[in-house]
Amino acid sequence: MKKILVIEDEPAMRANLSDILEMENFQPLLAANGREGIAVAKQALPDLILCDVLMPELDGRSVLAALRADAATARIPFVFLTAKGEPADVRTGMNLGADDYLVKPVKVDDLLDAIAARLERAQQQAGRKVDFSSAAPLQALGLSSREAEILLWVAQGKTNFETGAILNICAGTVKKHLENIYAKLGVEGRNSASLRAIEILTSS
Amino acid sequence: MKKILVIEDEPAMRANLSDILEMENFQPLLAANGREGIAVAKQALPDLILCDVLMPELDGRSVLAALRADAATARIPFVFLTAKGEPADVRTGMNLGADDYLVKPVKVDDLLDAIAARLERAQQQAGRKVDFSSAAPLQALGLSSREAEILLWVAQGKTNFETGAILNICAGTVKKHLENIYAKLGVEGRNSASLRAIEILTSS
DNA sequence: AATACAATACGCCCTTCGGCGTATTGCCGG
DNA sequence: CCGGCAATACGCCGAAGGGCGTATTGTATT
Repeated sequence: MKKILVIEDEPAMRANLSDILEMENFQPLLAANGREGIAVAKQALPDLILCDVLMPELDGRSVLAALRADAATARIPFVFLTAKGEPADVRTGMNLGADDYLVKPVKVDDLLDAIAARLERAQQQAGRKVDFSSAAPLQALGLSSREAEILLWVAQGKTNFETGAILNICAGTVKKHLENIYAKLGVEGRNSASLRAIEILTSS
Repeated sequence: MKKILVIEDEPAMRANLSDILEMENFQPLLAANGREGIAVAKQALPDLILCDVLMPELDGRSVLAALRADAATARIPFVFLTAKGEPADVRTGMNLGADDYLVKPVKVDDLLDAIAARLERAQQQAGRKVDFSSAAPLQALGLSSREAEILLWVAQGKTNFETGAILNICAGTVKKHLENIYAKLGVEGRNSASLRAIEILTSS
């Protein structure tokens, strides 16, 4: 069951949202202000966060900034809630890195659709694989294009000999390049180098 | 340099956006309709897509759906552009999985801020790391708990000896377990086994 | 023209890995 | 009580990896 954190200072609004979420088979987590919200988010790692902009203690923007600063919570979809009439905060909110922005009074359908869309989008972002289709990204590590190619294959578990066969060079040359690669990456051995490569290639 | 694909049928608007992007040191890619846009997106894999909603050939919603359906383009930040006055498509667009929605006439600053925010958010989503904190997920591969522990360390580039030191067993025993692990995973060598482990540990 | 660097290749030597065999201990279920 | 299995340990041997040195070629930069 998806956990959804609601950070909202008005008790009535909070209870209302909680009810709606529960009815849709979400597990609502509640926080009455920003500081509390951050604490709950870091501890419970919800699947999505609904957060009011105007709050005592810590406003929504600060909450967003705090959560984005922590790697554990940075990827959680974050949706702002705001009362109509406030200046065009929609753009401000989105520019801070929010994922959606709902204006109160929120229609129930709009709320649920927005939640569904954001959860689905997060799902897309999640199921990621390593992309071994191009060596180019590895050059960001300071490698020459040839070195990047070699690391690309080594990271896939190829031996020096196999890599040499693929690139039409001899195994010793692959080894020589690897020496340079290890030096440039500041690592020891192909395993560590592969880990670095995979980190880069996992962005795809 | 970040590539930004502009899918927009009005030539003047397109040229205008292109100029703005170029001025900000982005590399603009241009498409005059939806079908063209999809083709360019799949071929060039831009870092972000700006797409008008109303277009001949294929409207923005169809473009978004098509790109989201393809794994190669599904994660690219997608921003809708729409002329003011059209029904509240903002919500419709966002609910389809768009990442932002700008209403024309767009202020240059709003455009650039939105682009910056979406690129940064994509960056956050990208830099995903492998979670080596628990061996439990590896048991899903059919490994015993001890084998999972061993693979956990080997996947981090530890040698048999180092792994043995960590687990207080001798290197030979680690090797023996690895033989069983390789057999169970149907792989040859620690590199391939590590790849399998990382795949599992990355989904977390 | 001189210099620098990437890419290629070869050799020596030691360490680590991987496959195979063997063996002991302890626990769980029939 | 006994068979099966996980976990532990040791040894042998060939293959692969890694450190270090050397050398040639081509291209690009000065």
